[in-house]
Amino acid sequence: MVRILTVAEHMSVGSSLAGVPLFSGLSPEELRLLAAHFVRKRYSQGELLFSEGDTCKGLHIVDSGRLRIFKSSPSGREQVLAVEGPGGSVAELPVFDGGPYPASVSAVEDSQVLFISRHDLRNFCREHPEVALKMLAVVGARLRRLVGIIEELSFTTVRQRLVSALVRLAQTGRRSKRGIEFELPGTHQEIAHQLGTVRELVSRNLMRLQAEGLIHVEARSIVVLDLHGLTALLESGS
Amino acid sequence: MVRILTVAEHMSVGSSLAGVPLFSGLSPEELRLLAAHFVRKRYSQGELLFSEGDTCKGLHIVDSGRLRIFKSSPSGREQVLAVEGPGGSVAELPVFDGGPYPASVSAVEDSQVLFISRHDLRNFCREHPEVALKMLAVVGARLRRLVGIIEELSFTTVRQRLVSALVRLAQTGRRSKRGIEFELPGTHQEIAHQLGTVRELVSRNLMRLQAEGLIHVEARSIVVLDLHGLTALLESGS
DNA sequence: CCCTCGGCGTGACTTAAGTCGCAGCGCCGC
DNA sequence: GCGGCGCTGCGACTTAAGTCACGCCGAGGG
Repeated sequence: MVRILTVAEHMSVGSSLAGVPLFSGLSPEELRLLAAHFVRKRYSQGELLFSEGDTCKGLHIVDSGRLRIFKSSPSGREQVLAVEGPGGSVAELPVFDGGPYPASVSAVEDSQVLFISRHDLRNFCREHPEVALKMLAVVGARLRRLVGIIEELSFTTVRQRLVSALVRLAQTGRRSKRGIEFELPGTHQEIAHQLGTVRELVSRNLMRLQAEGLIHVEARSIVVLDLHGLTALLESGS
Repeated sequence: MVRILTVAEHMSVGSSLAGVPLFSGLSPEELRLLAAHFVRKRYSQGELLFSEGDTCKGLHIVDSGRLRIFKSSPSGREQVLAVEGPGGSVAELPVFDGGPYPASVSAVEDSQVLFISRHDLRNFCREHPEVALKMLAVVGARLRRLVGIIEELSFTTVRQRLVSALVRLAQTGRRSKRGIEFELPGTHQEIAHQLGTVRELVSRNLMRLQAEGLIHVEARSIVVLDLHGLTALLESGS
């Protein structure tokens, strides 16, 4: 899986990195220097990059595809902490504090990932202190999202979490004459993992929302018929 | 509440700061310099330091007493994210990223807190980059704890969370002929908030553990009769 | 002293959440 | 075409969680 990069690939790595929040603001020369330390890795759908508790080897940056960061319970349940698309990074924290990974990461779809070893990244940070600050910002954003997850888990029902996910998806959907259309970004099982629940509840709640005339479900494509009605469910305790 | 510090107080602030993870490793002179920027504040039990969503004014460090960081829901439920004792700091993150506080903070008991403004702290960090790195470590530790809370909330029952809290408390308890004794660190209500549940369930579960012969409850003092039995409940799904 | 009030124990009830089992369906490979 | 397999829908059921209402008690204040 680990390969030597060709010159052409180094250039493409550099341009990929340009879009990463962690390294935005670096000059083209700096990016080129940095890119030399990266290795491109490929993972196929469902493949595990590493498991919770493993010792941290380095930082991963998503080039294409999507990675999910998740915890899993002994009984097979999973809770997704974040899904990172292109430009997202994974494991910023353990790279820095040297501890083990706090969660596992796997590929949602076939993905290409840029990898840099802990050692190389730390050296680079020493010479470019701004990167360390960016790190703090990225970790901070993650912390805020985790607080959001905790809030949802302890204050809201599965139904509300599902609605809130639908509303979020609707924002990137396309409007048609019937309403706002979009595709579910995975199986019911995967959505259940993201909401911290089980498949059946996702299915049931989707059907229920359809019965209430708020959405229309057809396989994996959703049409939001009454966005206003949906958001109303979030405010009121129902 | 904000007061000018006397010279004697500055010295005591300096010695208080010496024990704070964020500033460990600074020389006595540096500490003295830093202490000059601090203001001592006092809060009485239950008092609110700030609310979720407020814009961040600066960093708080616990000198004496205990602070709780929590989220609260519109319906009055609360979820405690962390309780910080002496040496602990609060709001490291928003100081740095400039965003609003992600949660509220109040005093569990009468507390004394050392406060430094965002501005002064950032300046100090610029001159002492090690402090920024410490910051990353502290934020990192918080992130790991949040992941732990998420794990507990989505995988475990209230009963298990309570047991796990009891086991944790037992580690700092004293042993007697009957077992390990300690006091509950607050009312049932407060414990419920920390576990993300309601008063009644704490009460009931304590009684149930007593009925099962694992603990003995007498007002707020707990005697763990069978620590082994308790930890067994954590492993097996019951 | 009595009265209030906060904290606690408890029973009865409602409901969200999760489990189990099964059947239909579409897709892919053989 | 046919047999599997993954994804889905759904009914019946169990159980954890939360709500409501009450009564009790001990501490503290008028």
